[in-house]
Amino acid sequence: MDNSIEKKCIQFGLRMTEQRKIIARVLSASDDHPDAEELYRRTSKINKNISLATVYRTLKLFNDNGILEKHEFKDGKSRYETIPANHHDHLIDIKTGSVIEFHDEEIEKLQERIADKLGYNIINHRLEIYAVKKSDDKNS
Amino acid sequence: MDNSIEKKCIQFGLRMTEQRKIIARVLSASDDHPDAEELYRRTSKINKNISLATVYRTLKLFNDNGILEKHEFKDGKSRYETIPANHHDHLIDIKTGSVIEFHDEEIEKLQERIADKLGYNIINHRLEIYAVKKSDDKNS
DNA sequence: TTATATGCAAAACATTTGCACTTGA
DNA sequence: TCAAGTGCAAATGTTTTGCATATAA
Repeated sequence: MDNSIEKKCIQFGLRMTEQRKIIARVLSASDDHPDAEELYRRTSKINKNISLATVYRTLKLFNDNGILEKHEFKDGKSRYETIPANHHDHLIDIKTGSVIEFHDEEIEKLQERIADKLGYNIINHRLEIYAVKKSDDKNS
Repeated sequence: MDNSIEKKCIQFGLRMTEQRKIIARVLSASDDHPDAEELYRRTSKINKNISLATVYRTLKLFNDNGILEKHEFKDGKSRYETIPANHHDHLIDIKTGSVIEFHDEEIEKLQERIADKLGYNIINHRLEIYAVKKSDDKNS
């Protein structure tokens, strides 16, 4: 529950305003994938002096500096999480919206090989599996 | 350059209006990944009596009936293509925006295995590789 | 001090929708 | 005929931005 985001901000020489500190803190404390509105709700509980515009501006700033990861799952709004220690992809439960993280080294390597064969270097990638629980499957 | 989309529409009992025929024709004739605005531009050249709203409504209809594939790459707008004979994923050249299709059976199987291990059945998935040409890489 | 960040409200952008009119089967 | 589709313009939902004010360094 530390605030490694704030450390990174300082590293990058970003001005540490009250708002940015709080947004960094809330993000560090989140182990889910909140959207901007949800982050706004969480930060507002700590300090009323944060506008939704600032949340958006800060998320963009953090994203541009590689301080967080932005995801766009198929629900129309962007979701955010701290840069994970180890890269992972996502499986989204389309009934509940909950997100499971997974990592598969073999898939990573295969992607590298594919890009390489096509003459490309990977900048980033996105692998999302949309699925339903096996037990939910029958009564759908 | 046939119009297999129109055939599918008839199969599904969808009313074949002038507008839908043209949109189906344009989609069938496209071998890229146009967005709604671009499709509107292309259909307008054939018939002025097509509104952007109808393009959106028709794309949604076709998508809901599994007549086309909708993609949401990281450029903020949805892109469409006919259902391909064989499933493929996409590599997006982030300098030019051009899209290369690829397929890897091993990656497909690995995803199945992962979902299975987590207790899920895959409904669909999305794998996008964002990359730059090796030759472009130095002067960036 | 002063460049940078903020709050607010308005704008932007892709997409959807209400309504009166038109059309396919 | 008439349920279903259309054009238009207005509404939507998320994200961005202009501007006057506030603040970090």
